[in-house]
Amino acid sequence: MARPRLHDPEDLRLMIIAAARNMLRNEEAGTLTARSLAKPLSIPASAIYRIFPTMSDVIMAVNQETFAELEALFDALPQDHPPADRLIAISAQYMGFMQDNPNLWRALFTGMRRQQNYPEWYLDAIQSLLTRLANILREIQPELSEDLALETAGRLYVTAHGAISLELDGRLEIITSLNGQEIALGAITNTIIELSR
Amino acid sequence: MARPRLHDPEDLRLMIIAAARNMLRNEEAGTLTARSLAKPLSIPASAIYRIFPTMSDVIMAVNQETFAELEALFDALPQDHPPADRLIAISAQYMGFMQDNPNLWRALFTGMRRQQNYPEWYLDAIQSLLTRLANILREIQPELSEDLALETAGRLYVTAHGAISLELDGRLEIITSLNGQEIALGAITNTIIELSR
DNA sequence: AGAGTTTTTGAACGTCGTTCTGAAAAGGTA
DNA sequence: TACCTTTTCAGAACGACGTTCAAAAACTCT
Repeated sequence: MARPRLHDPEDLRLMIIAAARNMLRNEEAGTLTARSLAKPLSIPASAIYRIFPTMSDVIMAVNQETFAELEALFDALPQDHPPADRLIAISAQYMGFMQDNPNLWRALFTGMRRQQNYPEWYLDAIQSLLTRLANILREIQPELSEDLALETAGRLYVTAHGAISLELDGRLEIITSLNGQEIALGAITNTIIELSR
Repeated sequence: MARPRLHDPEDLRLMIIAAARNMLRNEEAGTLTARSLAKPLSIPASAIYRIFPTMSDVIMAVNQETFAELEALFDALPQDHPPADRLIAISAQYMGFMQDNPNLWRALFTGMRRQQNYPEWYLDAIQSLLTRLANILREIQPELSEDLALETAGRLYVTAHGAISLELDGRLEIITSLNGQEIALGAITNTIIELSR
């Protein structure tokens, strides 16, 4: 009836994502191209386009796994510590992951074409992280309203984002002698003190 | 002796920078290419390369003017207000400029190839901004050491950077209901309160 | 064997940054 | 005047990119 498939599309999809993820993990930035991605898989570049509409969608699929990996990292943290310690531990994990995987991090924020809407799982992943932070903040200060806790969590995230963003471009050291981890830790410490007042 | 020049190289250099700056001010991002830059100047794209080694150098020349424009904005602010007000005014100018000129801002941080060192004027421009902030912080709290003032200024900058970075990608609204200005203002307010304690 | 159907692939398209080749335009010399 | 040298210029060309397309390939059914 038809020419047989060399790869099940589902398998091919996973192969492509894994290869892309692997390149972003190890290689220099900018080496992830349709052709360079296809080559080690022994497929032509055009095969990618039977699975993904654009290369941007490949990167978004990688991002989805990155978010999942982050969630797993957070879930693996000990839950029986004081809330302040858990907050610091999450920050350390987040910052550490991004420092260890700069290209995966950059992909999270440059992988998508501007203008087009963020997919739901993308919004959910960020909401999940913020809710996690907010809940811990409310453990520290139970009188804190849910909204204010989320707002405070958002502020912390913004600072951490700025620190990583600058650090990965080698620009943080122009601005301060502190590294990203220290910036984030300082912001958290201040927030905790503020909340406990 | 030789074919006459159509443009003085110095003039051509200024024309190119002005045209590039103009495109980054008005056009969508990603439309600034060697050919699109050359066309309105009625020169071939290759003419750009007699002046600048790479397109990245064109953008860096634009960045130099952007920093100068920022300095001018800060200098134009009233100097006879209380330090806290001046700090807030500088923040508002900075954030406002970046919101009004997203592409110029992005160029500041993506215009240069990674790995290669930042030129001196780039480091100086950032140092100048930080020193300005640190001086105001020491007006608010004269007992603050110079180093700690610079560190605090750096923290403020990191937060502002994170807010703009997220906002220009339409990602800040995912994280918080606050806009960039509000985030920066909140960080400044907290710092002032902290210093005045 | 031939037709029909689906899958696959390498070539092709348009764009990018950048480089290169050779034309253009002057002055000096015969 | 004609030719040579030197400098400046413009457009073609190169390799790489994301993406699309046309046609080959490999199967089943008649």
